[in-house]
Amino acid sequence: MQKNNNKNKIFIDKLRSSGLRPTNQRVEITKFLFNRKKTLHFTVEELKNSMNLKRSKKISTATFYNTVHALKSAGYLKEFSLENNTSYYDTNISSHHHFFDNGKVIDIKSDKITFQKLPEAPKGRKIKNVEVVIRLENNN
Amino acid sequence: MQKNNNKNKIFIDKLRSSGLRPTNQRVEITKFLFNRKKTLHFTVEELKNSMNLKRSKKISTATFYNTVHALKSAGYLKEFSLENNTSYYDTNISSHHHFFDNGKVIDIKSDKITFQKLPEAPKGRKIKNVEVVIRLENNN
DNA sequence: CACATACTTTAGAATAATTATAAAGTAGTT
DNA sequence: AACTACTTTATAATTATTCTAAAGTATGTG
Ligand SMILES: [Mn+2]
Ligand SMILES: [Mn+2]
Ligand SMILES: [Zn+2]
Ligand SMILES: [Zn+2]
Repeated sequence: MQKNNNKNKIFIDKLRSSGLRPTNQRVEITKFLFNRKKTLHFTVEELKNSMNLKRSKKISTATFYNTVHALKSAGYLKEFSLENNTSYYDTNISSHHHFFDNGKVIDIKSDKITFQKLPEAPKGRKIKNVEVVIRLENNN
Repeated sequence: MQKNNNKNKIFIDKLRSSGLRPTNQRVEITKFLFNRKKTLHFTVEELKNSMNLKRSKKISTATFYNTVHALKSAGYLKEFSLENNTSYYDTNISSHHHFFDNGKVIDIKSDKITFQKLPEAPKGRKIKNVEVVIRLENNN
């Protein structure tokens, strides 16, 4: 049924390994998210709006949420938060850092920041990861 | 009218300098937040529930939100986010770092972390602050 | 102290992000 | 082609938050 030729194999594989059948809607969402050079930082509403704007037949809200959640659970997306009450997702799943610049989010590669001193984990715990947010403001 | 003797002066002052009249509800909220040794990290819902649980006459939701927002605008509270979609507030307004331990938030004093290498701000911007989150997990 | 007035409290409605429901449609299998 | 489990979707429900407007109160003035 799917006209999903081998050029979509990489996206189909992401979906299958997330436990999802590669339906047209899901392949398009996955392609939109991962078929790009630069990291994408997005909310589900933003994703829905930017994809549906160009479409005559809209993909439903629930499908966007379901697909994003499954990709996140499978480890293909990372969730983070700004200081408003919406979830953001990051297509860069490696441990890395961010500039927060008036609502804009910019990646900082992990090796651009190194530590001289770091505290130890409390007893019974260990460090999972260390992530830095550098908040920016206008110059003068 | 207020039975607010001088033992509440410090809280009344915080409210006044936040542009708020020191009503009984506001003084109690402010006292609850700042009359303690250790930093408090909280959501408005948590604050409301823990204060109202012990009260016969409940303080309304809107009053909690208004008071917290005013204290935040005046710089007496800092806002931050976890990976769910609610705003958290921090009574520690200094620039500092955190452990995130399964939903629990623990302060790390600023001087416990120092950097060896940090990126520069993009052109036209400058660094407002640098904050680190150390995510923890169970030991083995 | 007595009033006036601007500010406050509150219940309840409204909004925004997200999750749940269940009926109609489709993918993968045989 | 037919079966069945999984999906899509419209719509309802939920949660956190903000708004509204009516009733109540803090504070300055006489
Ligand atoms: Mn929410
Ligand atoms: Mn919200
Ligand atoms: Zn990123
Ligand atoms: Zn803190």
